[in-house]
Amino acid sequence: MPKNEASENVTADDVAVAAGVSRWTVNRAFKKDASISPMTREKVMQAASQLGYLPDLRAAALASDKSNLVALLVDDFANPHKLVMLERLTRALRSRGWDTLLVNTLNAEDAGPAIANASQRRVDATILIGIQFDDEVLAAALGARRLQKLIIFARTSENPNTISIAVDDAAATREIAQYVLDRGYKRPFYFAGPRTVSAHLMRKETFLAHWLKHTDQTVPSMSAPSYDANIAAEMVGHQFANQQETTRPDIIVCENDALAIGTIDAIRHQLGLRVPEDIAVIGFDDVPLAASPNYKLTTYRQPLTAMADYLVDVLEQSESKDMTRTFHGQLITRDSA
Amino acid sequence: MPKNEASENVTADDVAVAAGVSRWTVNRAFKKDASISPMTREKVMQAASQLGYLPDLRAAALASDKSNLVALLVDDFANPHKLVMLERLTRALRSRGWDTLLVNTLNAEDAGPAIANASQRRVDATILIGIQFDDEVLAAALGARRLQKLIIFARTSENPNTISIAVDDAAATREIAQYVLDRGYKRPFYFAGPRTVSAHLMRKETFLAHWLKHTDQTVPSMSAPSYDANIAAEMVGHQFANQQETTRPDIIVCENDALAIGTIDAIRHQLGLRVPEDIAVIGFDDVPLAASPNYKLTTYRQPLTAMADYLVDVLEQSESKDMTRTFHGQLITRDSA
DNA sequence: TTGTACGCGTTATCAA
DNA sequence: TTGATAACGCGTACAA
Repeated sequence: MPKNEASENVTADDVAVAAGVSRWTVNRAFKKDASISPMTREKVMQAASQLGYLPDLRAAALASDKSNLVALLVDDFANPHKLVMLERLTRALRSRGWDTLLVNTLNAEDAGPAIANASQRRVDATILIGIQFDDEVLAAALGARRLQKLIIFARTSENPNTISIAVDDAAATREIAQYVLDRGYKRPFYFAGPRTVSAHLMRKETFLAHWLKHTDQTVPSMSAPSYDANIAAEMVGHQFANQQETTRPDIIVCENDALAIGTIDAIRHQLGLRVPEDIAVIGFDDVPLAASPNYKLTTYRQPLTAMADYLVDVLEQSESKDMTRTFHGQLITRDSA
Repeated sequence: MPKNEASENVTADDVAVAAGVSRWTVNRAFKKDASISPMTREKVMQAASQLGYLPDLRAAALASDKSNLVALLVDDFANPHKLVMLERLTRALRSRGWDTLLVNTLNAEDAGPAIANASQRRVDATILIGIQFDDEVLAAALGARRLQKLIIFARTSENPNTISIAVDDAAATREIAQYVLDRGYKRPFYFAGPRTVSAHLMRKETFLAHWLKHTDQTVPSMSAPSYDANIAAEMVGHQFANQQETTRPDIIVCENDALAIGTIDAIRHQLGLRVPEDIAVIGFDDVPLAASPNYKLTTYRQPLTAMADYLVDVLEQSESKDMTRTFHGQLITRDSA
C-alpha cells in the first residue's frame, strides 16, 4: 500500500503547497495540452502522488459543464447480445476517457424516470441501447433539455432530434431473404420480436416484402413478447406441434439470435426434428453461442466495434446534426441454414 | 413534449424567483424529510416543473460529499451470468436511489487505473463483481483512500478491509459433492475456472477434499483460462478424445454454468456421447440457459436478489465493519446429472 | 509560463 | 418554518 498518510480529502491546494506552486499550476499539470514547463509538471506530479491526489471529477464537471459521462439505458437483460454490446461500448468509451452510467430501465413505465435520473447527473449524452422505446420515451428524453445528445444504438429512429447508430436493417434483411431464396427454401416462417407502436425493427416487414416480391407468396409469422430464448422455445414448440411435414415451414427466420437459439432448442427437443434437415434456422447478431458446436447458427454479424468507435466520435463532436449513420455487417453462414 | 421554454440551465435560483421564495426553500422542497410546509412545497414544485427544474446531482455530491453513486467493476463479459448479476444489482440499486457506474476493467493491467478512475468520480463504494482481482488490485483499491467501501460481490475475500457478499462456496460445493456421491457416480472430473494467485474460488479444492475424504480417491481436474463456453467446449473435446469408456469420467463437475454449457456441447458434438447417460454434467449459477430444453442443467442457484438487496443495505449503513456475509443457495436438479 | 477573481449549483450550519 | 453565509474543488478568463 502506498504511504499516503493524508487520509482525508487531498485537494489541489494541498498539492500546491507541497510543490511550492499555485493551485492553478497544479491543475495545469493534470491537463493534457496545458502550457506548463516539463520541470514544473514533474515537480507537481511528484507531490501529487506523494499525497495521493487525483482531481475531483465532480467539481471539474460542475465548473466546466462537461462531465465526460454518458448514460446507457438498458431495458432488456434477457438477450445475451446485450452483454456483448455492453462490453464493446464500455471498452470504446473508457479507452477514450469516457465513463458510463448504467441505467436499468426497470419496466415500461420507468423509462421516463430513468431518463430524468440520468439528466440529473448532467451526463453529456444519453444512449438507448437496443431499447424498446416508444414516442413517449423519446419525448421524455428530449424534454429533459439538459441531455445534449440522444443516441439510439443498434436501432434506427426517424426522429430528427436523435442520433441513430445502427446496422442497415433493410439491407441486412434483404441479404438474408436472398440467401433463403438462393438456398431453395420454399416455406419460410418469420419469428419476430416485440412489436411496439413505434420502435420495433423493420426486419419482419422487409423480409415479408422481399419474399412477396420474388415469389408472390405471403410469409406467415409470429412475435415474441421479449427476446428470450426460453420463451421463444415454448412458443415454437406450441406453434408447430403436430404439424404435417408438408405444412410446416422448412426454415424459420428469426429477428435475432436469442429467438433463434430458443427455436433450435424447440425444434430438436420439443418437435423431435433436426436442424437444418427438417427445419432450418437463421438468426441475427452472431452472439458467442451462435458459434458453438451445438448451434452452428447462420446469422448476421453487426460491426459492433466500428459502431462503438463511431459513437465516441459522435460524443467528441461539438455538432450533433446529421450524425446518424448506418453500418453494414456480414452474413455468417454456418450449418443451421 | 412539455412546454419548458427555458432551454438553458435552470437552477434553484430561477425556481425561487418564480415561486417567490428563497433558493434554500426550493432545495428543501426536494429533500425528503425537510421541515417545510406542504403549501410552500406545493408552490415550489409547481414552479419547478413549470421550468423543468431538477436538482443537479453533481453539485449536491460536491457539497455533501455523498454521491449516491457506486462503481461496478467487471472484467469478464464472456460469462452470461454477468448479465444476470448486472440486472439484479442495477435493479436493487436504482429502485433504492443509487446510480451505477459501469467500469470495464479492460485487461489484467487495467484494474488499477479502473479503480483510480472510479475514485475520481468520488463514488461512495466500489464493487468488484465476480472479478479476477488479486492482492495487487486490492492494494490499489484500498490505496485510493476516497473509496469509502470496497465490496466484493459473488466472491469471498479474506482481506479484513473489504466487505464480501457471496454464497457460501464451501457449503455449496459440499452439497454438490454429496449429490454426486449419492447418485452413485464413481469417476468425477473437476473442471475449474481461471486460477490466479489469490482470487480463485475454492470450489475445486473443496470438491477434491470432500471426495478424497469420502472415497479415498483423487479427482482429476483441469482449469479453463476464462469462463467461456466456447473455450470450455474445445478443452473438453481435446481432453477426452479417444478415451475408453472405462477411463473417462462418468461426471464432469464444472465450476460454473459457462463451463458446463461448453462441456455439454463438447460431449455431444465432439465426443459423440450422451448427457447424462455417458457423461453427466453439473454447473453453478443457474443461468437462464440452464433451464432450456437443450441443457436441462443441474446446477446451484445463488440467491442473487437477496444478495443485491443486502448490498444496498450495506451501502446505507454508516459503519462498514463486520458487514461481510455469506448466503445459502440451492441445488437445482435437472436432467444433466 | 505562472498567478488571480469569480462562478458552477448545491448542502451544512446557524440565525431570524 | 424560513432566510442567509460559507464552504465543496475545480475551470475560465484574463492579467502579471
